[in-house]
Amino acid sequence: MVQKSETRKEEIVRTAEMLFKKKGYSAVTMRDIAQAMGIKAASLYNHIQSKQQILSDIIIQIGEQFTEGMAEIVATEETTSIEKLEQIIKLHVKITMNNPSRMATMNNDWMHLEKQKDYYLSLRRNYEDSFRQILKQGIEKGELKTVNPEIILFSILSTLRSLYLWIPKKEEIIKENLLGKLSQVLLTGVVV
Amino acid sequence: MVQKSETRKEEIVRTAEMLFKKKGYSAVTMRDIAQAMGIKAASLYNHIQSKQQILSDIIIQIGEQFTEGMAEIVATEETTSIEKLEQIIKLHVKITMNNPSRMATMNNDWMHLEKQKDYYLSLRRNYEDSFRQILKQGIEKGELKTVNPEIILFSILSTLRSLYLWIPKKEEIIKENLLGKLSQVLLTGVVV
DNA sequence: GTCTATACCTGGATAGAC
DNA sequence: GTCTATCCAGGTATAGAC
Repeated sequence: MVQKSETRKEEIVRTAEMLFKKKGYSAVTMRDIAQAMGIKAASLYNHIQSKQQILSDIIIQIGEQFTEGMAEIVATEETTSIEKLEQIIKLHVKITMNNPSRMATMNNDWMHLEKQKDYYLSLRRNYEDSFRQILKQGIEKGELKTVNPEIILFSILSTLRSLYLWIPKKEEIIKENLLGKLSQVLLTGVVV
Repeated sequence: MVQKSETRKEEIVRTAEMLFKKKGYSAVTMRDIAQAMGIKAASLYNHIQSKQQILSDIIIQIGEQFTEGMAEIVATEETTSIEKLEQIIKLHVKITMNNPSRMATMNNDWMHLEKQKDYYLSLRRNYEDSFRQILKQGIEKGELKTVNPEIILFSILSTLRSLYLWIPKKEEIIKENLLGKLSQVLLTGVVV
């Protein structure tokens, strides 16, 4: 399979997302992006339509990856709710390792979406609803503790959504089975 | 005890932090803050020196609350590491319930601090180091599982730092013992 | 595909009247 | 304490030459 080389547009988006991660969408200027690429701001507009389009491309692409991943997890038959939770953790670790800057941008700058904000929010709502369903089934089947599912959802999802802050800094841990350890801590706790 | 009425400066900071929570520091203008108070932007400058000073006031005040709280927890004698972790969770819940918007601003906009950024980062580093020490002692004493403390730190702190997103929306849960349930989920997990 | 030049707007902040 | 008026820096984006 031939590795298609990066287009100029992809390079712009990749540069932008690194800057967005560091300072946030609103604090990054088109001049910043251009300077980081060694060109002038006006030149960017030969490849992209607007700053807003860069943001939208980043967020929607990641959002749809989560939607697809969750659909597969939900569709898997004959798995316990615990196995499904492990699959969710795996999905977050995988996507975050491949796109830490995009994850940061999605988490922190979705509110600056204009035309695509409602679409993004619908993706997120559906994702969380699927997550809730898995938790409720786990509690019903006696696989999970009888705790308010909102608290479990909040707790696990907060940790998974923050992975982007942490994965780039902890290379050693990642090599030695991050996935297994994180699943252990999130699912079975830390107390002996 | 007489309740001191809110000064104009406090009103500005309170208004600003609500807007910062919603859109982030960089996307909020002095005109936005003024409009929310029913005055003109120029009038703000009779009470504050700059937009940056508002940000700095918000973040440093919360940062120092955490520093003081952690110092008390560390100084408490004859408590297990698990009790110390419960105290940390309690500290976060308490501060977040009292200042959800300030928590959002501290978490999301600290990188826009100018002169005070290094000071804030030192507060945060010391806080995390104290947290690590508690985890290490817990593992040594056999109270906590032998898991890499960085993973535990990351997991618990991610959840606690996201509380501001969630506490204002879940009033019912808070009334029925949020603290106990959150401690249970974070410390002993969700699997039966 | 990138440049210079520029239009147009909005940002933070100040001066001075009331 | 708030206003109007204003300064000036810097923002997104376009036009047109190379």
